[in-house]
Amino acid sequence: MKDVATRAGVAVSTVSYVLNDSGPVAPDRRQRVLEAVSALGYLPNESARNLKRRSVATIGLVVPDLVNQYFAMIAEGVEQAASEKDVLVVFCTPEATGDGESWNSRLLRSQRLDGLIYLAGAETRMASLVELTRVGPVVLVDEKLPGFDLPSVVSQNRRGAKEIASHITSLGHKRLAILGGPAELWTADQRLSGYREAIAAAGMDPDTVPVLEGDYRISSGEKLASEVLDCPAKERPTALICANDLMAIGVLSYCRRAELRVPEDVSVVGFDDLPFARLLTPGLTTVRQPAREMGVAATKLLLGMVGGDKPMSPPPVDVTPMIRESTGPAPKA
Amino acid sequence: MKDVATRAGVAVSTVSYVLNDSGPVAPDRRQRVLEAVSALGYLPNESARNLKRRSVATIGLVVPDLVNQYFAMIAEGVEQAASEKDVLVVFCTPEATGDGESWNSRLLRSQRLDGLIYLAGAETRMASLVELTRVGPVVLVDEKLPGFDLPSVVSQNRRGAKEIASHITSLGHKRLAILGGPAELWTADQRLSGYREAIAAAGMDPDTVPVLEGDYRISSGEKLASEVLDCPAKERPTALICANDLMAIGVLSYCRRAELRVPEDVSVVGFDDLPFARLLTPGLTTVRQPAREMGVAATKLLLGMVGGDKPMSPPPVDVTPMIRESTGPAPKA
DNA sequence: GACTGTCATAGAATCGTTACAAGTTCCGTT
DNA sequence: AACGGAACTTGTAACGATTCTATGACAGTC
Repeated sequence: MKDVATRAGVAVSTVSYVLNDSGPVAPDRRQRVLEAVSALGYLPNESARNLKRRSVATIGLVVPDLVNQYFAMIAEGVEQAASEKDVLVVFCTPEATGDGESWNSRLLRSQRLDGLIYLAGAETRMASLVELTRVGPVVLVDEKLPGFDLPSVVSQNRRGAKEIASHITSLGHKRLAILGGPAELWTADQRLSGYREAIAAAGMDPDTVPVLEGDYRISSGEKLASEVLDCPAKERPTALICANDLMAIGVLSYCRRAELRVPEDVSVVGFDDLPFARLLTPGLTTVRQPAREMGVAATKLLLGMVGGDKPMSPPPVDVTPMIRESTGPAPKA
Repeated sequence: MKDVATRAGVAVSTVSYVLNDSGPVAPDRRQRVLEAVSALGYLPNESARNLKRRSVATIGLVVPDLVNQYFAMIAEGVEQAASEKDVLVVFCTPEATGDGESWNSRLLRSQRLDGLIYLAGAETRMASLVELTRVGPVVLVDEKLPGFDLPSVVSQNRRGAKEIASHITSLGHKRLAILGGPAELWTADQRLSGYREAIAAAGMDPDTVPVLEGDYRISSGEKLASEVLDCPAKERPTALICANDLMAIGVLSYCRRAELRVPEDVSVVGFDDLPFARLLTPGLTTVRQPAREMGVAATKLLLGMVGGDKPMSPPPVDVTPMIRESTGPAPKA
């Protein structure tokens, strides 16, 4: 920077003013500075800049795992929104790499990160999140902490769940089973309520429908499917309502092995609409969440908070049922 | 830090020595410093530290898109290896967000990133990579630039391709078609050579086998499948060799719509072994690449280079054919 | 023509660390 | 007893920007 100043015959402060547009500079000098900058190929040292500004133009994205396409899509949305503001996105997958919980708080407190976007997974300790929000700006995606008003971006889980369950009941299914998500997660709770609402609306008693708790992963879908489907055809549920697509995929995988036809023997629905959902055989009936947009919204919210705005969670975003081939009329039996 | 020094009754430099283990400090003073640190909950300001050290303990991961699970797995490996060394990983998806090519070079030159891990995709301009490597440490994953000895981590593409193609020929298939990757990518070239080697080894003339150029995406698999499969059964290829799993998934999706049975009418193989490959119906026969390990290896290589080591690309990693249900004996016809 | 106010500019302090150089203490040699 | 040299400590100068303050120039006003 000194070199630039020398070459342009001005003071370093003038260079800074030009570069940041933070002070009055005469047109001819501004011109000279800009020339010197490009002649020397000068780029400001961001470390020094960060030190003065007390911010690093970098946010963290905490994500249970990236191989889950739902999280990957949110991540892409986050990156997109951040890059528009020249903000970098650091990702950490604490469950995969075993970073402790203090890790994030440390990053925040030691000024390596300006803020955090948090995607909750099965192993998230929600309680520690409250701590985090006291350390720095944190936005929650697709999750909420009942009782605490943390800034968050969520979708209409309950409505989506209700609609997809209505689709099932409207097909005449009477023997149902619900493969729910981790009980401590808000999304799991919301979806469950939605399912039960729809079941009640169809004139059935929700309490007679078994609810099994899964962990949102494929393996748990496979396992729970075996628990609930391994019985005589007469008692077997004709429809399985899964709280997310991964578990539904696990169910499909089990059905293939167990030689149960989908949807002739059993209908299956998921939630999320992963890009692969439509490519499965049969195509998975599910609820689309606009993951990318949620990532964008969360990032805008977070960057606003970093800039000093009051946290203002946007209203839940819309979801859309996607009817495909994994659901069909209840077997006559 | 000044506060810590005051509280411990020592100079700030002593505190620094304790924290970095970079100078001799008497045991009792070290103790006092550590006490003060924890009493005050002090954490060093990383921005200041970065300024002095001229490094940011952060690397960039350039990835065409995260929804591709293969890239996501590599990303997880990168994060894992980086976090072990307290290095952060920033991801940018230039194709998705439209960051220019100069973007990465800027990040490197302005000290926001110490180095870069580059995953090549269909739209990567390989030439600009050579520029990049002159700006700072860059490691290429699953790609090479013929003629330039860039540090890179690759797998045995050719051997894997040869083995999977041998599997096809050994099943008696005579009419084949190859759905290759982008011609300018090294992996695509390698795999193609492998396929042709196997075909020749089976006593057929590789030049009689049609090769269609795809872009490694699902949509191109669907499109090319329609081009090559939409013909009378007698002329139709009985096996499609796809240069990656996504294209193979596209092919399966086309076959479902066209009511072609896999593998009875046509056998399909892919490459990569995405986590979803085994969950498809039928399970996809493919070649497993140890994506996660490749990410780890690339990161270790890069961090070594950042630390001043000579770039030493590791030998190509092993791949394993995964035989599943998407391949079967050639139809008698 | 002196006074005031605005606009440009330069100079210097500052951000929180690290690391060098210089100083202190203390102990073992000769 | 004087000396050399470890073993510690400390003060302070960077690191490369931003920003506050002071100064100078110039125009407008009475």
